[in-house]
Formats: sequence, C-alpha cells, structure tokens
Amino acid sequence: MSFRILVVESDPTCLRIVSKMLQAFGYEVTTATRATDALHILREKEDEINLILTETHLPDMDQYKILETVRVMSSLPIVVFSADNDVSAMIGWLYKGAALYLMKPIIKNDVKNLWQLAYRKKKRTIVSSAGSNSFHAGFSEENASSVTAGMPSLSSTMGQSDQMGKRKELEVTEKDDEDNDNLTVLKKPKLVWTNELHNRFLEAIRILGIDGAHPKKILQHMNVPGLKKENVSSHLQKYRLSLKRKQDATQKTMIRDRHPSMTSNLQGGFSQFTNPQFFNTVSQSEYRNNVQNNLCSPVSMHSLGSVHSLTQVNSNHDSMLIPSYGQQSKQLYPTYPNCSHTGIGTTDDGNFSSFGQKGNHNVEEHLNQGTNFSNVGTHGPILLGNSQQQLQFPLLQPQPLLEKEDEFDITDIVTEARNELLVMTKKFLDDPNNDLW
DNA sequence: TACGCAATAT
DNA sequence: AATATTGCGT
Repeated sequence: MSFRILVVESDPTCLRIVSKMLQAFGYEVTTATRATDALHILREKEDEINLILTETHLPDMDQYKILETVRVMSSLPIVVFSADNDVSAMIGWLYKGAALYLMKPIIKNDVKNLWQLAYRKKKRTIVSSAGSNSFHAGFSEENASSVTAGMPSLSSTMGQSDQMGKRKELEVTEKDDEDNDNLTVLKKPKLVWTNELHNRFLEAIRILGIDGAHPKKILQHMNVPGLKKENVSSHLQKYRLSLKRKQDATQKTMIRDRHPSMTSNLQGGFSQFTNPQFFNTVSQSEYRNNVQNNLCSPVSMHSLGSVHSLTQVNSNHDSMLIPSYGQQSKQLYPTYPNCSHTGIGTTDDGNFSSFGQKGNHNVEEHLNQGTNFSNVGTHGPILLGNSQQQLQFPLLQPQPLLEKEDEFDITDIVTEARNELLVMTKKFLDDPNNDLW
C-alpha cells in the first residue's frame, strides 16, 4: 500500500529535505514548487494522493488561497507548515480547514504520523447544507448538525448502509476498491452502551415494567435519537440473559445456604452495574466524556465513546501535538471535531482545553480582535476519532523504510539532500538549454 | 408486524 | 467481549 503526499514548497532546498524525510518514513512524494502546479496536480491525480503538505507562504498565491481552493475541490487533509509562528495565522489555518500546522523546521516526529490524518475517504464530496449527513454511528442529524455542517467527508460513505441490498454487481468492484484502498472507510461504528445509555435503558424498563418492556416501547422511552430498535433488541436480549444467569445463581446459593427469603434484584444483572468500578462512580473517561458533552451541547447522548477509544484518542494527542510553539511550553492540540469544540485547544500545562462554538478565551481574543476566519467552528483538525467514532477505521500504516526509526537522523538526510541539490544545481547551470533560471 | 431466542457473524 | 445480524417459530 502506498501513501502519497503532495508537498508544496517554493524553496527547492526545503522541498528536497522535506521530501527526503517523508520518503524515509515510507511515504511516496509528489512535489510542486508553486501553488498553481499543486492545484494542477491535484486536479489531474487526486486519486493518487492521500494528503497535502504545503508551505503557507507560496509566492504565487495569497495567504489562505491555496487552502480555500483545495477545500473546495477536495476533501484531502491539508497539513501546512511554516516558519511563521504568529498565533492568529496558525489558528487561521486550522480554522480554515488545515488538519495540522507544523513549524519549520519539520522534524521526524512531525511527519511520522501524518498518515493518521488521512483516514477519511479521499473523495470529492460536496456538502449539502442541511440534510442527510449522518455519520454519528447512525445518530441523528439534529444532534450532529451543528458540528457536521461544513464538514466534508464521511457523509457520502457512512449513510449507505440503509441501501444495502441494492448492491449486487456493484459489490465486486466496490470490494476491489476497498482492498486496494485502505483509506476507504465504510464501516459504521458499533453502538457502545455507555453507562449513561444503559441507565436510560434500565430506567425505561423500570417504568414500563418488566412485562411491558419490549424493544419498541423501550426505544420510545429512551428517546435517544438515532438509536435503532435492533440496538435495543440486541441489548435487551443480552440483558435478559444476564438476568436469568443471576437468578439461577441466586437460586443455587439460596439452596446451598438455606436462605429462602432472598429477594432478587431484577436490575442488577449487568456487569456494567455490578462492577464496583462503575457503581456509584463514574469512570474517568466517562467523566471526561460528560465534561465534553456539557461543553458542547445539552444533548447528553453524545457519549458513546468507550474507555478504550478515549485512551486511543489521548495517545493520538500525544503523538500528534505540534512540537514547537514560541518560547513557552504552549502547544496546540487538535481536538474532537464532532463535539462542537472543533478546532484546536491551547494549553500551558499539558491539559488541553477546548473551544469552538462554546468559546475559549484564547481564541475568542483572536476573534474579538477582528481576526477574520471563515468556517469558524466547522472545520477542525481531525484525528483518528472523536467521542462517537473511534477505532472502527482501518488504520493506515505506511511501511517505514528504516528498520530502526529511533536511529533515524535528520542530519544525514539534510546532508544528503544538500549534496544532491548541489549536483542538480550544477546540472542546471551547466545545461545551456534550461530556461528555468 | 413485532417479538423472543439461539446461533452466528463481525 | 460486545454488539449486530440472521433465521425461525410464536
């Protein structure tokens, strides 16, 4: 599998170094020194490209123009890099849809995980303003609309599951596509029965009574947008089994202990609730989930992330954080785009704070200072997941060419690149026919 | 058509 | 392990 990055950089030395480094990590590279070239390449060969890495100050195009242009014609992730450490500019790039902002000089940690940003289907999708965008594990547009609007991407692929059955002969070609293209993301994430969700489930049963507790009624009572009857049915089935198991168990102990007057608690059957970790105590990740939910919207059912997936997300933060930002230890973190606090979070101390529509003073300052960003709150850097959607994607993994990544040394590459550049330059100068100078 | 359940798939 | 899907009898 190949992962191709389109590198746009006007300085040939820099271009060469960056390309070399990317190649050392297994990426394939296509280069362009002008924005117009890059756009041309993109027009011709978008299918072959997985990610765009571009300098912010291109000689033949205004500041954000290339990003804006690419955004219109493609949903490819765009990573920008610059020596410019102006905060407004950085945030501007991110808000306008850059997936990541890297500072020059780029180091290996910057590029090592770039492939993670490209899990989205690299397909041109026009975003229709309001309507059938649904990629929240089948969850409702109402809840998601505030965050989906303006976000290209998954909508075209995630909503297809309803139409299964219409794909017969298409199946062959589609399957081939999937095999050839690991970037394609089609699977709808499974529902995760969080404690909160399960609580609603139990509450519904409690109110409906054990007799009236049928999937349809439960679903109705739970009132969770996007939740399907099948979800409830499946859960209910398992719930009943757990009840039965528990009854059996208590009966046996009653016989053994000669304890006839034992009352069985009908609602305890799940390890989710008998497990002390979850009883009366909210696990840390659930807490974080709730915090997030409170931050972004009054709709509580957004918390579908599992413990596992949240851990993953955090590790992504760690691995993808932008290495240098001024003198302070401030860092910019990508955050979850689907939780309303889209964009990035700034932090002084390692705790990331989020902002977006709900605001963060840092960003608000910039906004209040008249910094003019379009698409505020709709675009954001996207990592492997968010609180609804994680780890369901096949992870991309470019094959590192180097056996030992840790011993990877940039200086070698720089030297090599410079030497190569010298040779090339000499070639150019010696060639009387070249008209590039 | 909805339901319950078991088996099976993912 | 958890959830989704399927098949079949009620």
